[in-house]
Amino acid sequence: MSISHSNSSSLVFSSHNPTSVDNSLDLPPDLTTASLAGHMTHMNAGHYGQAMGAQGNGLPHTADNRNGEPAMGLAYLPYSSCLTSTTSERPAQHSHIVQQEFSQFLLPPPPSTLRQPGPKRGLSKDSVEYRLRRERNNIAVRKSRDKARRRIQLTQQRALQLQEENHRLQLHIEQLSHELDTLRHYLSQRHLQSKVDGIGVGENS
Amino acid sequence: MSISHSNSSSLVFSSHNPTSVDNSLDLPPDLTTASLAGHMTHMNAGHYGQAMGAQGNGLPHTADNRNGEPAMGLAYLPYSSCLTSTTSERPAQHSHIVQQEFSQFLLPPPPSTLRQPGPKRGLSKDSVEYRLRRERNNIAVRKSRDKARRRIQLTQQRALQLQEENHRLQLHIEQLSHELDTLRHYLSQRHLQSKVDGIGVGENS
DNA sequence: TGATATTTGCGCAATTATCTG
DNA sequence: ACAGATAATTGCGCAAATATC
Repeated sequence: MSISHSNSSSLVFSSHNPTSVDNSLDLPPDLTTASLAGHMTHMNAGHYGQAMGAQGNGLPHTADNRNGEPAMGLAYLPYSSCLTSTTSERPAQHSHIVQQEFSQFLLPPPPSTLRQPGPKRGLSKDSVEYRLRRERNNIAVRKSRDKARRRIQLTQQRALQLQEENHRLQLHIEQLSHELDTLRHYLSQRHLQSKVDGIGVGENS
Repeated sequence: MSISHSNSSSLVFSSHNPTSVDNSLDLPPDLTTASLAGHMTHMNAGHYGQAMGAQGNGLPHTADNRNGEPAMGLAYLPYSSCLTSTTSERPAQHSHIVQQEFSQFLLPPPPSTLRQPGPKRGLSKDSVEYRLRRERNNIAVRKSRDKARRRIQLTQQRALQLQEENHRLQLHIEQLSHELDTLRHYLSQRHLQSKVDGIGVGENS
């Protein structure tokens, strides 16, 4: 594995350009409960149980059966463990693997339609351009994950606060209910009393 | 470059052994709000702004200033982009990088205390043993992440439910308060009335 | 004690969302 | 309005740290 990714040591890319330091802190778009249903359009390496029916094509074939319920114990079977050797440039880590995988059984690997070992098809792995892109993305990823962490933490805190608030409100309700009971009881007693004491004492009814 | 990580094509590792299919669904250990404070003992590549003060030693030096507030715009500066070339086996992806990095400024790299390029110090990268471990870990990682996703979703749902419940309780409180006000008003009126009507009618004060 | 499982941060690549000219 | 560029998200695998057994 090894990630090439060879140092490019201390090439700091000090430029970086904060790119509109939003940093948000914007409250989560979650709360909609639908946040899980979205985001699964990767196709990336959507072969989970390494068996995975047909569809050797390049369909996006969303939903990599990883979301939702993982079938409660049947999932999490190994599924990678067969990767192309990719001695040249390593075209893509996940995609195409499916093709490769089934080409063993179905197709003779289409010799040249894709995968040109030369510095074509995007960026050469060690170009400065590539490293710049990677570095920027790495920064963005860290930022995004921090944001997600903060969001999760906020949600948890909110849940805790709501729970406490809930408790307080319930106590309040109990207290009010008790007061009401007392007053009502008192009134009913007075009502009886007034009846016992006789009629007109100005008790309007 | 190039993944090495060579396929080990179709070596399915069908064993896998579900290892006590817990799958949990256990409610989160979160809710403790402290979940963020923990987990930062990596030392991994804890140099974020690629500048990062002294401490070139091997201290765990927890807290990679990524948690908490990212300083609102100063963080997320590139910080990797200086990795060891690791032409041999690549001993570790992140750790030791710190050492490398500061060895440039502080220490001559201790020549042999660690990092034996030979097939020592752990497993060779293409051993079956290694692949087995990796595969198991990959499965575990997917499982763990699914669990985390479910947990987050549950927390969000819980927050929503609590909010609704909260609203209901507040309405209830308003209603009870109103009833109490009415009754009290009624009683005070009666009190005045009884005073106007004459003296004691048994109004115990 | 060591082996295994779980959790975590990281970088990569693909996808999606936003800008920008 | 549209295409290219850039940022933001997401799933993945890796390795290290930690938790469990």
